[in-house]
Amino acid sequence: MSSSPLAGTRLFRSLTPEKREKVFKAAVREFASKGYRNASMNSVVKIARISKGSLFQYFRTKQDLFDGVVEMALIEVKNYLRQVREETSGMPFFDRMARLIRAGFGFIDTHPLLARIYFHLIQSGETPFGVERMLQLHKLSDEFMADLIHDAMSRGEIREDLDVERVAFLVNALMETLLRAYYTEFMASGLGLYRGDEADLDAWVATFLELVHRGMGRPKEAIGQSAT
Amino acid sequence: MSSSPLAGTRLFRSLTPEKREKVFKAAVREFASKGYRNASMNSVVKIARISKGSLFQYFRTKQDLFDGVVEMALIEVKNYLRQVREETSGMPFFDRMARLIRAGFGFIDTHPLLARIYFHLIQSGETPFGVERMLQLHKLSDEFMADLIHDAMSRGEIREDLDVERVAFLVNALMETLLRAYYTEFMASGLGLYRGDEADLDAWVATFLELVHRGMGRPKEAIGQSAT
DNA sequence: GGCTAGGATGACCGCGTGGTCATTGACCGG
DNA sequence: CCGGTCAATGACCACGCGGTCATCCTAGCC
Repeated sequence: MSSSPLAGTRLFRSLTPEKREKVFKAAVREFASKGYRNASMNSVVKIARISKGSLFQYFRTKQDLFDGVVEMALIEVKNYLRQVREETSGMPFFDRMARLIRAGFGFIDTHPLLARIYFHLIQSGETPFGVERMLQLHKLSDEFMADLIHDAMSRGEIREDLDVERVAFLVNALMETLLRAYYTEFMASGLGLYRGDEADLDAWVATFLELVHRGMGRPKEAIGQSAT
Repeated sequence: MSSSPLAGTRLFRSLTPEKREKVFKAAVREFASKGYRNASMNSVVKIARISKGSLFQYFRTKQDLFDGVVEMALIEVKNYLRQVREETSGMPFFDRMARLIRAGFGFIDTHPLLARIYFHLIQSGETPFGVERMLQLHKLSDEFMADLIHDAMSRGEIREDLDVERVAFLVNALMETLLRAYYTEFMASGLGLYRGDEADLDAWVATFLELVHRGMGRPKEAIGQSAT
């Protein structure tokens, strides 16, 4: 989570790491809590305890600052995805999925602000980014999921008659909503997902896997269970 | 889509229906395209071609106006849900689901602005509503889905070992993302969901049903298909 | 000590916001 | 024809925004 060495003006990059960090953290906090448009440079200035003039010498515009913050958040997200992929590379598909969600919860716990920025980014359409950039962002996670599915399919772990791209999109949507509900009070707080304890999270992961693995339909040859 | 008779001040409610409609439509357009915070009363005034003073005599504050618009959008959404429920009441569960999505696409086609407001509302957290109200909104659709699932379960159409509330939440998340991607350019436009033609939409509905019905796992006793 | 280079500073600018209110003028009953 | 009622109006207000810039301050050098 160190401040990116690429962001900001030459002056900003020449600051001591401590000061860079201080300014960057202030920006992250502000954008995470208010989104792009409602975040205020005045507010960043207050949080970082620097003067307004300095901030605008470090980043030419509000959008420059936001770009820097987003760049950093994306690096962190990509790292986390890569790490999960590597750590689970030999595992069965549905175990990988479980680990992926768990890692998502973990990411939110350790980088709550970055998580907020990332999810806000891909969901709100309220950012200063154009359509092209947004599509690219969505592709990042969709293609990650599609890769996992392709892997599993080539290993014969899942059905082969699935449309991989579409299923990847859907499964990804499911995961993203799950993660979002994990840190959002008003989505599923009655169901123990928002700040749920370990048992709750286990139940959610289990239900997710069950749904994605076997679906809701009754097995063709029902074995032990029956209706009314 | 007529302007709600409950919203606004006494003066607003005493206007001719035409004028009420004109003002209300302007507000809907503004809120749909910019969300709550970035919508501007000045803009509404210009669109509706009335004076600013008048608008504030019709609605005391920006939030009052937004409340009125949201109230109307919710009435419309509830109507659509009720209608789908009634029209499909005797049908098999997965057929109902298909119809539900189709109706969702239809709703977006016929009420694109209201759809935007509704989805923005339940997803952004950027509204002036408190947590309680937001939870209530989510419950609206989650419980609707849970009811459908309970129905199906009591008829023996689906597995009985599912956690209904959690599955309802997940399936609902899936549907909402699907609908959102249907009118959002930057989500899945490479996959033919955004403004897709009938064939594309059919494919999406089919994939959705397939995933939710049977899951991704290989059938225990594989019949005709095999890996590599 | 005097000089200079360049980072730090906050008063300031123009603008758009949500919201107000004195004035206007159309309408109506006597 | 008058007086009263009340909706319509837009100039106006305070505020917070992103962004600028003349000024200040200090570290380094001779």
